[in-house]
Amino acid sequence: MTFTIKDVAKLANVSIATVSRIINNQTGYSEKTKKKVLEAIEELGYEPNAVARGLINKRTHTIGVLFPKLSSTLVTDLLSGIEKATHDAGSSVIVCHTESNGEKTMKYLQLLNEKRIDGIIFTSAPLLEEYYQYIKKMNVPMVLLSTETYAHPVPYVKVNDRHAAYTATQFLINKGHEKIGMISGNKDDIISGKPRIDGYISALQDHNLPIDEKKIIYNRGFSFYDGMDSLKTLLKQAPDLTAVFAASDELAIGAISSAYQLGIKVPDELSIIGYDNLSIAEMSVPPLTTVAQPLTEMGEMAANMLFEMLNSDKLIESRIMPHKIVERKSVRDKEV
Amino acid sequence: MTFTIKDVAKLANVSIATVSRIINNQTGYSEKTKKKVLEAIEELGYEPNAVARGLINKRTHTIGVLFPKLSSTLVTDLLSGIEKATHDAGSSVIVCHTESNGEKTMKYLQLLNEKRIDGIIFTSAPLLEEYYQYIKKMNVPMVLLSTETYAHPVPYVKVNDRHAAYTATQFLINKGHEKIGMISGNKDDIISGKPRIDGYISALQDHNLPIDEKKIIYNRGFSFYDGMDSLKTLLKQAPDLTAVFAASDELAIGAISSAYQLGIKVPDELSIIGYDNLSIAEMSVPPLTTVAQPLTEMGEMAANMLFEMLNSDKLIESRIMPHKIVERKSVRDKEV
DNA sequence: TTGTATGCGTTATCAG
DNA sequence: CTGATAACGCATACAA
Repeated sequence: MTFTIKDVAKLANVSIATVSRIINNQTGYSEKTKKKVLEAIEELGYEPNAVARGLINKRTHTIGVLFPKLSSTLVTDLLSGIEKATHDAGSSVIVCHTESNGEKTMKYLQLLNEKRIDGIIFTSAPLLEEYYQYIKKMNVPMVLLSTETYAHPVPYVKVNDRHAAYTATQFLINKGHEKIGMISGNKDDIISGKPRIDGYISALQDHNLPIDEKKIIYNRGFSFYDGMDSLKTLLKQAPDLTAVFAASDELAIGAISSAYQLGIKVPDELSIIGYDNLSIAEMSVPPLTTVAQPLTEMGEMAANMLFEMLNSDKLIESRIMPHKIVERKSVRDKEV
Repeated sequence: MTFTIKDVAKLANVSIATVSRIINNQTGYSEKTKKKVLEAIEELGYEPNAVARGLINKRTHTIGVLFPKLSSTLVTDLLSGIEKATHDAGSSVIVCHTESNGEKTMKYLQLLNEKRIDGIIFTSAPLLEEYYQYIKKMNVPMVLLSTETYAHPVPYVKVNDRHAAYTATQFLINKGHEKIGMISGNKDDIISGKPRIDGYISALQDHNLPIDEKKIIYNRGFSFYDGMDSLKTLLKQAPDLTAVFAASDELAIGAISSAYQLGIKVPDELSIIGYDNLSIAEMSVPPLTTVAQPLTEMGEMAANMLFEMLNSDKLIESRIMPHKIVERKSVRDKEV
């Protein structure tokens, strides 16, 4: 049995209006009736119906989060932060797994629209024009997480990929390395592919080190297996490398596995630095030195920004989150 | 601007009742009016309000999923399966991160109740009496995932932990190992702690191998760091071990890291088998042999069971999912 | 085949 | 301080 405000009103001998006032702690009732009503609520175990509330308030206290993939700790860390901030703000999160599929994404957006969610966090994927237009029509705030768009004024939170890649490469250079390769993601990926390559190249240039196409491997994605394959071909093309910057931790760990198979000692013969600082980074052998994104904080930040927009509906600034090197054991000084 | 059924009705020159009938493709209207209405819907870009529907139909097409932690690929794999099946069934999932905290869990349950979700999947944690009672009062179906309860008739989906642990241990035995240690989780954990220990012991007994308390390490949890520490003390207590069964992949990989630090070669000097088959298992060096749980399928199964209960509301049977050994490189024959 | 009217559980606007 | 009552957007019983 589930009770309504009516049942409470009847039991407390007041009108539903009064009950409503008390539930929403507004003004306009005596302490005495308040007590009476509260007791009735307690006795019945009444809990308000958020669906009815949503209908009238036009606020469902639910947000939608779109992920291109779910099975990666990168995503979970983001989700974890989003969920925390969202729950702290008294809302819930609906997860949507788009698989980077346009049709699926549109279906999800439609679903979210029908559910009248309050806002959207769009993560780790390019915001296609089609998506943007649809969300604009939905008329709910949106923030981009771990991605950004140049085409429209949508606030985002991410690290500066170019800068972070620069930092990683520079770290290697500062350790005395000069022959530094890169295992990159997809260079056609404007968000996280190209910028990291650019950062790597910039760092090399700024330190008067030569750029050599043979020292860069381009992959489709950022996966472990890409990393395994990449190291092999990389070393074939440029056998004298002493260090490698991998554009993701998975790529880096794939490279480490490959190195192990090839009998190359990390970091003694080859230094490897990753990107992300996922939980797997500390679990690898040797533990992976990497440039960390504050993923959980990023998730929290994105959610908080969304709620800010929801409550004030003014424009909001994007956030470039700080990255930092987490030094573990996969990089060492180049002996001189 | 967001339109309602009223706007559609007006534009199509029919009553809202007719529009409603057409949207829900019921009978009782001419092809001609149907066309008219559909055109109006198209023109306005009308999309039904699921909140209003939820209020009247008493079905929100939303389910709640409770996780004790979010940041682990174990959880993501489960979630991934749940999300898929749920979306295929036309519903959405709200994720709740309880942190194994009783108070938080109750808060989440209350939230889910207020939101009038259709059902609950409760994962990877003991179902406390308090939770059960509350959910029972909520009067929505629930299924347990990767956990179970003896106290109440709640359907669950999980592997048989005891059996799976037995299989893992037996695998080691069949490879010729006789001195086999175990790095276990929490022995007070009735769901995944104790049963795996029991399975290990059973396998030893059935093969006439001695049980030795010194060969078992008990941990608080199943984490990487627990695994690192455990291997060290384990080898101190029982230096002649040739193989170890770890009760989770994280424990196993922690053990591998430890072995590496100690200069012990895996699998040449020590074989290690894990439990779960997370994505990290294939990424370790050497790749981890482990007993696999079909996590994604388990998630799908749980969701499907929930929808079955929702649609027929008869009792449903629990499922013991099959486990299997995934042989990689961390276990080898004991040389004779 | 179609339309009117009522209710789902709230909130909010009125009077009183 | 309190209570009717009209929305919110939709589904449906009942009339027509």
